[in-house]
Amino acid sequence: MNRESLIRFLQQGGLPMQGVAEEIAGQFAEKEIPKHTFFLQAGQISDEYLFLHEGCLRAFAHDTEGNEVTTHFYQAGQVVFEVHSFFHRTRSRENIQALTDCRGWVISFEQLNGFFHAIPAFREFGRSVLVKGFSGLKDRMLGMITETAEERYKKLLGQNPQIFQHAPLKHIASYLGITDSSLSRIRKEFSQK
Amino acid sequence: MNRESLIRFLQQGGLPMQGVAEEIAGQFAEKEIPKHTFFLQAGQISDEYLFLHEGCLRAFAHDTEGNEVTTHFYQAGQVVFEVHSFFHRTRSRENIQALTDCRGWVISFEQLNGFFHAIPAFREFGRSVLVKGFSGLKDRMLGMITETAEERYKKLLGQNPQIFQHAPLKHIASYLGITDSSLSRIRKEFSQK
DNA sequence: TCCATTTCTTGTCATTTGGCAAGCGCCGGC
DNA sequence: GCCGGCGCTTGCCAAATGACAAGAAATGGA
Repeated sequence: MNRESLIRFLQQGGLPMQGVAEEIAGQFAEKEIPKHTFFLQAGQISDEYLFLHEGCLRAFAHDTEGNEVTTHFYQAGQVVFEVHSFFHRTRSRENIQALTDCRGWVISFEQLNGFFHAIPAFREFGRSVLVKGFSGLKDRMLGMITETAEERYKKLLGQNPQIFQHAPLKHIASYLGITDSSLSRIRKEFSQK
Repeated sequence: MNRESLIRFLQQGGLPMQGVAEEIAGQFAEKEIPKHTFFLQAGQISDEYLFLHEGCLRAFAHDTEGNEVTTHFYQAGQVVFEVHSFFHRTRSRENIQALTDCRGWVISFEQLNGFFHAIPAFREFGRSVLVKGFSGLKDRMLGMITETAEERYKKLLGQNPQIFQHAPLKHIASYLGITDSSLSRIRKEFSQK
């Protein structure tokens, strides 16, 4: 597996020098996550900062009645970890599970933190990842408030069509904040147009 | 205005030494925001990292039809800024407006970034602020999906009763993701129990 | 104080969404 | 090949919420 994608990702996030990006990329360990296995289970501490080279994953939590609620979909080119658990060393309430066979590279909290403190440009990178995740969620929340379920569905379909190839519709439904029945009806109306 | 609250906040966020916290706190400038005035307007770059000593503010954006949507309420003891605009130096799409007369201390991005790079413990503090904000929003999103409007209302009333003393109900309604009419009806049913 | 504006409530009705259950089709294990 | 479970759809009805408009109450400015 060629680390080009990881190096490019580090550079886009703000790492200026080719050499530094390559050096850091070299510290990541290869990781494979077979389809259906868990990258993170609720109760564990998220300690792997994963750059996903290939595949996709789903994060989910449980509501008070025990139903699964999909909180995020991860795709190739993104970083995968549970923010609170990873940085505050607390037990995760979320699970992260592979929807397909996944491959990528991981680094531990300790290693990552070491690089943050040692390399200023890498701090900017790490912060940028956090900030992008945060504001992505802000956008999603705004959509949840201002858009109809159908609009949210169309947007997801337009922006992340790959998800629909791998995740069952009930996962997508709970991510959109609706039931699988409602999603089915929305899809029906949508296809008739 | 006494900086005790700011110093204590910096320490709780991870700054170990009293002296360092005091030194950093000393670099903040006093700031007053009269009721109804804007701390940040859409189109500007958020460049003040505000520790709010007293008062409360509301952040809001506009949906595609031009309606205001409240995205956050800020209260004393919290930090106020728009994440993406502040760290990525982009124009803010959100407005932040004082609901009451506010007082606190501010520091610019450049100053803050300088301290981040100079003081390791302060980096941990800054990251902790980001992580808490992020996971607070994750919780809110989970509630938006799994809870009814009435449950979200009760929770907000229980956890942030101060908001109800200062924000008009329509602001609270859009924060909860419902119309002001629906909120009014929910309050009616709730008061009859 | 008076007026204009904003806030909040309420009524009516339409729309969206959910809960529940049944049924179909597909896939994997035996 | 058969069976069982899962994923998806659909029908029926109830509940939640929205849209719109009217009116009462509170607020703020001149």
